[in-house]
Amino acid sequence: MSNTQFSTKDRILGAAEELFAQHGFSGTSLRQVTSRADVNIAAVNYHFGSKENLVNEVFRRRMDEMSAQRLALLEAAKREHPCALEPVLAAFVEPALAMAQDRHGGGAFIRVIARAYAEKNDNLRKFLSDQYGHVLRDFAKAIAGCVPALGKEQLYWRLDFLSGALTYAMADFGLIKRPAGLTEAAHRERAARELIRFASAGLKADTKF
Amino acid sequence: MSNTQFSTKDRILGAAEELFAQHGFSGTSLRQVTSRADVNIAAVNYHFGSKENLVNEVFRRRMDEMSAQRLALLEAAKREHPCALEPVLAAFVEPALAMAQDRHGGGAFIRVIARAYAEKNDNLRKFLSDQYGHVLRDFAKAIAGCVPALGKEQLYWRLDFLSGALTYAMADFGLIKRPAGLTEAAHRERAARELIRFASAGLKADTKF
DNA sequence: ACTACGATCAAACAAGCGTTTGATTCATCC
DNA sequence: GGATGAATCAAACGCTTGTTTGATCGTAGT
Repeated sequence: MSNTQFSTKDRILGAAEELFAQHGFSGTSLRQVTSRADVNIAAVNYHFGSKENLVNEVFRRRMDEMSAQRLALLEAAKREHPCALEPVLAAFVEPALAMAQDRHGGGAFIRVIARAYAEKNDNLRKFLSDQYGHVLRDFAKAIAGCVPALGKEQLYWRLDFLSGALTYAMADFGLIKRPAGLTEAAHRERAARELIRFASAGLKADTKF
Repeated sequence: MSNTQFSTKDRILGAAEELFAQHGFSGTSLRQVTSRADVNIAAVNYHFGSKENLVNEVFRRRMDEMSAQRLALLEAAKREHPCALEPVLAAFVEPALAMAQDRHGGGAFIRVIARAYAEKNDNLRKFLSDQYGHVLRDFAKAIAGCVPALGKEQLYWRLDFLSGALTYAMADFGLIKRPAGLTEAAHRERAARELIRFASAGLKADTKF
């Protein structure tokens, strides 16, 4: 029996993603995962080899798509609005937003990303840096083109601040609780608009002290 | 024998703080903690009752001092530079910075804070909100006074972005790696200056869309 | 019909977990 | 100097962890 619409592998990835978002990587046991996925405990090691590799695959499934979207939007922004900062920021922020709104558990993934930063899991960080570091570098270049006064070091600092604000806000960590009258989609969209405005001003701030 | 300069309790708190920063709460075992603290495994439950309560106490030890510093600097800023935004932001950022520089492991604590947000541990979040929520509210009021055009909702969004950027940057999560020629203190100070500048511009950004 | 093979299963593995126990040490007070 | 009680200790508690095993199922190929 079992769900024929999604493969065992996919159900494990989905269950893992949700649980990792809720309880973190080390806070989630494989038995919780396999129980939610309605799958035998041995299936994880059969399909993924180890828990650690399962974590990587949870990332790969979403990040590949998100990175591709980001880079596509970045190219479009550079082509259609050369030297405009906000479209570049939108290209960075909106795929994360879209992912968060996506049914099929994308919302959980945003929180998983936030966890990844906190975990300081060297193995995972190396994996992410190896696989997706070029995306960040492309954005850094594009932003540097829009704000020429920004030195390299200052640019990196401000990109860090943007990343922190994005993860933090998208993961619902802060003060902001979604008003009852607002759909989650509208709430996320509001967040993206506010963040782009905030970050745009921050990136353009004076560079001299 | 054992270290007479610090009590068993203090050594447990210090070891726990460092390990929580490195491996997270559920990723750190009490045996790791007691082994690093050079203390018997039973000491944790004797002095703190449970692992969960140990987590709370790790926070209380630092947060009480940091909150007091923040509020004192905030009062001074309001008194000496009324309606100036950057001193208010400095009052928020610099105690975190000072804590991070402090020998006696304060640097680890900043990373522990970042973890706390990611963990979404409801018990811990309630503890933090109950104990230290008023500090954030005071800063919200002060910032609102400096940037009157900001609506309440926008203010909260931007405060969330600030908190995210602060935690993220202070915890060394991002791209920025400290240059070898710079002391850690100088590096942190640079971070604080950059962040204040970035956030100040972001908070003052246009409020209309 | 038989084989071959990937997928799934219950069961067990050793290791590690948070916590508890009961004895022991050691300074303090009468 | 004997009693008191907090602090520390080795050892064990029952339970969960990630992983492995070997049997079994179901489907494809010949």
